[in-house]
Amino acid sequence: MKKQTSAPRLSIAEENYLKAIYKLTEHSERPAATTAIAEQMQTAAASVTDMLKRLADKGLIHYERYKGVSLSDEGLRLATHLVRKHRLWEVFLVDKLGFGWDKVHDIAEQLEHIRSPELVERLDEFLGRPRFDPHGDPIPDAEGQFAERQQILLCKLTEGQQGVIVGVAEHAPSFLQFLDKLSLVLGTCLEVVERFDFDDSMKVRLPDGREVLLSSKVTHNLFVQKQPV
Amino acid sequence: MKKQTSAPRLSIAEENYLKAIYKLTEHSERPAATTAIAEQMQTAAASVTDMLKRLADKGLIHYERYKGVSLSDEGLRLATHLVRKHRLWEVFLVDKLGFGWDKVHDIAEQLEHIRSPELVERLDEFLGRPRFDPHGDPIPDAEGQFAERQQILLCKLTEGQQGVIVGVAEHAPSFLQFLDKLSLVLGTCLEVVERFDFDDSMKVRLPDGREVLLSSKVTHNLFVQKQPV
DNA sequence: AACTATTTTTTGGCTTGCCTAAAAAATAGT
DNA sequence: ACTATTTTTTAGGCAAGCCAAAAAATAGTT
Ligand SMILES: [Mn+2]
Ligand SMILES: [Mn+2]
Ligand SMILES: [Mn+2]
Ligand SMILES: [Mn+2]
Repeated sequence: MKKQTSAPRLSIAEENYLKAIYKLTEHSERPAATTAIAEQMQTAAASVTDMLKRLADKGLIHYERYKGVSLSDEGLRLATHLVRKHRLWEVFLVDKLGFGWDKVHDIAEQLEHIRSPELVERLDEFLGRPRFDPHGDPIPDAEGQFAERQQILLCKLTEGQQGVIVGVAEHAPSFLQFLDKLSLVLGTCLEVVERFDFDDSMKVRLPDGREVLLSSKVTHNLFVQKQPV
Repeated sequence: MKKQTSAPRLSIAEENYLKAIYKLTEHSERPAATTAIAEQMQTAAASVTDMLKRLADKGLIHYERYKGVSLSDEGLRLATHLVRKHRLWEVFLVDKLGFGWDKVHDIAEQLEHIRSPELVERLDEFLGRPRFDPHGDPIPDAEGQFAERQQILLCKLTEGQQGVIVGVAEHAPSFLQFLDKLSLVLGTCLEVVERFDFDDSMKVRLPDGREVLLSSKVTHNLFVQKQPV
């Protein structure tokens, strides 16, 4: 029941489940819970159990009743490729078509399911083999390898330290639009003027001299690269 | 049963049926036959009847049992939009990603189903608002209007007349690859040296001076623009 | 008009993917 | 150790799409 004769292409639904499981297990050792997947996919838990059985039969996940689920090697490979396609398309939409970084996610959710190895390769080349997407997330290469980068959350910087914004941990359009309003776009250099530990907020100075107060929510969702002062 | 409260998005399957019906009725007055649609879609006739009932319920086609089917105004609008997207993506694949014109159809078949009005508009602009796709087929504008062009089949040219290749009636990759081999690409100017009416073949002279014999099958599937001599 | 061949629809059934409601299992609290 | 709560699975059902086989309609022929 586990071995596959050949590799039947996955449906869009199956691909979306794989990506959901990937996201949930990406930064943790523990398997993904049915409820968490249901939440991520906006479906009923019963639908998730249904699908988990199918994915397990296809050898894409490790699944034991009541024990949660994790990706198999093959499942991880497929999920990584989906992430690659998603992020490459996001680069295309922003760099080539001029979309705002807050507008591209839903379209990339569709484009990531386009099936054509040659298309991905040519797109990658057309875009100049980008290593990070418009949100600063790394784009795995054709072998599934992610670029490494020295980055920390803004909230980890101490007073006087400088950092360059290289990514966002939160992708909600409202958050991205808020950052746009403050000109806190990728590549922006900022210096921590003062930290207010009682509520985790901080005042930072921007390149134009402006000083702004950033809430805890903001400082915990901005990735920066520490700059030597 | 005909009036729609709102416009529920179509499934990919429904879109493909609409496009098949569009293709079959595009150049004829008569409605499309169930068998013809089944042939076009590579499905069983029973599946077609199933879908026709659904499309009729949604007001996208005019359907009467045993009488064939044609697109409603709304169906035509949607089908035209699909054609627009398909051809724009083909331009993207050839012009921007460097695909051969014989490789793009299947990928465009997938891309045409991506749903985002803004994407289509931006893509159109990015491509320079092309009016014809890589096969010489006209790309309808946002209002569904096709560009008109003075074009005839190569087989209609008489001896001594010159024409510029502007399109192909047949899209089979094998035909396109054959044309590539002979350098009969869009924009190529050719002169009819001699016609052989007994088998409808003709000898033509190419810009490089080469003279080639073209079979009936070829001359009936190449669109040219007649050139003043 | 009657018969035949072809086309189309109907019927019944399959898979995928989703749902709700209910049962069962795991977990947390006392 | 027992109970209450949460999590997960099971059961039963539904819509979309697909199919093969049977039945009905149409078209062609004599
Ligand atoms: Mn995204
Ligand atoms: Mn992203
Ligand atoms: Mn095409
Ligand atoms: Mn084309």
